Amino acid sequence: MSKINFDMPEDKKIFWHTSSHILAQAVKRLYPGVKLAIGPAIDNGFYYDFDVEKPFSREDLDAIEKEMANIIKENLKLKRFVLPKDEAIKFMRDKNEPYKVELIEELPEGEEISFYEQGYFVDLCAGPHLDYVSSVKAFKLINATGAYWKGSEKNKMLTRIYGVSYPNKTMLDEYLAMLEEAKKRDHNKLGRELEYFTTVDYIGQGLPIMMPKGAKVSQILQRFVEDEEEKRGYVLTKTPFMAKSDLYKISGHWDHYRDGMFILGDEKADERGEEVLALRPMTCPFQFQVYLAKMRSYRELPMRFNETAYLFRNEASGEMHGLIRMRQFTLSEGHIACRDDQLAEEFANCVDLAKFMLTTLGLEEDISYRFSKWDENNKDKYIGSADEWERVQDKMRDILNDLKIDYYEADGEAAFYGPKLDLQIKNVHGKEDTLITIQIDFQLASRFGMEYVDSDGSKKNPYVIHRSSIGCYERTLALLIEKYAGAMPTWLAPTQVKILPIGFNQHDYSYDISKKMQSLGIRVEVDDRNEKIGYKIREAQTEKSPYMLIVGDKEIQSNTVSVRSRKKGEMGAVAVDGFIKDILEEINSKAI
RNA sequence: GCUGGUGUAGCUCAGCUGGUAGAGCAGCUGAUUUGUAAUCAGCAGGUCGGGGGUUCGAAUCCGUCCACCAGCUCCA
Repeated sequence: MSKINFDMPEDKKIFWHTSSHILAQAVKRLYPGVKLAIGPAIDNGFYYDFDVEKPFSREDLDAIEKEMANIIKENLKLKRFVLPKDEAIKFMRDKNEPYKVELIEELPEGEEISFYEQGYFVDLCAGPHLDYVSSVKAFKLINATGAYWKGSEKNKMLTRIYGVSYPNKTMLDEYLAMLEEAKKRDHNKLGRELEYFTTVDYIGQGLPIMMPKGAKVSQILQRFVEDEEEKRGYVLTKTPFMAKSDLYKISGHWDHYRDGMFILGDEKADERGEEVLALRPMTCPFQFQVYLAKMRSYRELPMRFNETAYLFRNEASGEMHGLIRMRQFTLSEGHIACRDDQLAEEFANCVDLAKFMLTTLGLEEDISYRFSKWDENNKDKYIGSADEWERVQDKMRDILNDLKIDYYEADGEAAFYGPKLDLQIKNVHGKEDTLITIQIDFQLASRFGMEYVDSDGSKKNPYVIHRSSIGCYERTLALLIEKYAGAMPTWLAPTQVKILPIGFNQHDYSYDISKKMQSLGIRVEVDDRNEKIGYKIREAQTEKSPYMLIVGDKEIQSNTVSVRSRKKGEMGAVAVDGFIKDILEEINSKAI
């Protein structure tokens, strides 16, 4: 592998994987007692996990970088050799590498185990690799963090070093500059700077305060979602934020989700048979009560319920993150009860609604589709039998295939009551989260006794689709801030037009225009401070207003405004009425 | 929850081995009325994340709690 084409993902992987070997070799040279775990290439670089007494500091990383540079200068050749399994185990045992021994022991019997050698350093590895370490011309160790052995919190925490490398320094510098740019778009920084939200240490983790701009965008989205859902045959519900433990026992949450719930008062009271209330982590069991309020006929189905739901989940302390993970959040939540023969169409409708939302927001190209299945090796986490799970998963796969959705399958990602289609999105740092989810539930209807009388007079349980149309408003807002670097599309912008009078002779006229616009539903602000016009423009640009209107005497005389558009640049003198007409059109069309 | 890092004015940051807290921007007041990326002057603003401890004396040293960041685990 001597020629590397960095545009090819496979080649890039080989390059980074070799880099991880260089990293491991450097660490072993400087810290011989360190035990090696694993060191793969990832989407944007590589890492290596080490078992080390004291985690690496930034200074340690700097020293390791120096040693890596030495190794590269030595221009070592990577040589592959193989051993039978028992010899491979002995080989690594002699080298005192227990993690490698464990990895080899898990490989199938009779297989030859491959190793790669560079100088005096040997690592268990399937390869392939670069021929020479000297191909790695530029690299950087990003940081050192903790990571559990084999990704299980039951195992020991190792120290992971992340790094990137490139065939030349220019590419590395470009990548590092891109990381810096990404940081500037980070909603958790930009969202605070632009006053979308804030947090307060004595309010607590995962409980952000939505400031006027964040609350406004949230409200626009909510109105948009609720209106669209109404057009698509949903009916609205409004259900309590809390319920007795009795409800959660029926739904299964008490057994399967209790750690994630806020239980009010003394949890032990439940064991004594006394009443205990808990905040809702989901709306399902509440919304089901609407269905259960009377006997249902097959003719009533499908029933589509939606609700803008405030939910409370007691996330572990290290898991909160800006507007992405919170302890209280707002979900566009809904449940559809339908018959077996309606399932495919209703599911398709949910996908269509989600796609419509994403397209309107301009996020559809950033989405990947994950078919989240149960984990058959971990049955305790789920309710229902293996047969039922397989049957419903097959059904869902058929639906996804019919819809020609380009999805990938993931084991162990299902809800405890059924499989999901998760619409995944990556944030500005490349970290993936679920934005929207559509789930088929074949368990809770029978648990709650939801039935309908079919045409033949028999009673049946409906399927329930749990779905979101735009996801969690806060999370969606976070991704919008990152997508647009704070410069929201006009229809979503908290301030759509900023009016900048050049002096106070123009204040009256500016306020005349702003009142007119305001009365038509345009979000407008007048900057009437006694500052130079250039200064006001700079401020308005910092705030990322879509439109700026500069008002001077010329404009008053000609009944125009000088318009500067974020998208179109300088637009010159424009008639006020014409501008209002155009911006209303832009808002109504939800142009991105 | 776990590993590591961070916490000084609204923001960005100085503050060396413990000895009376500082700058720029933002804010306020006054002057300026301005034509496309920073007008001038003045004023005010801080329990140095919280509460402990060590010390004659703590932003600085030590533990503890809280919050924020990166990652792991978990998840919408």
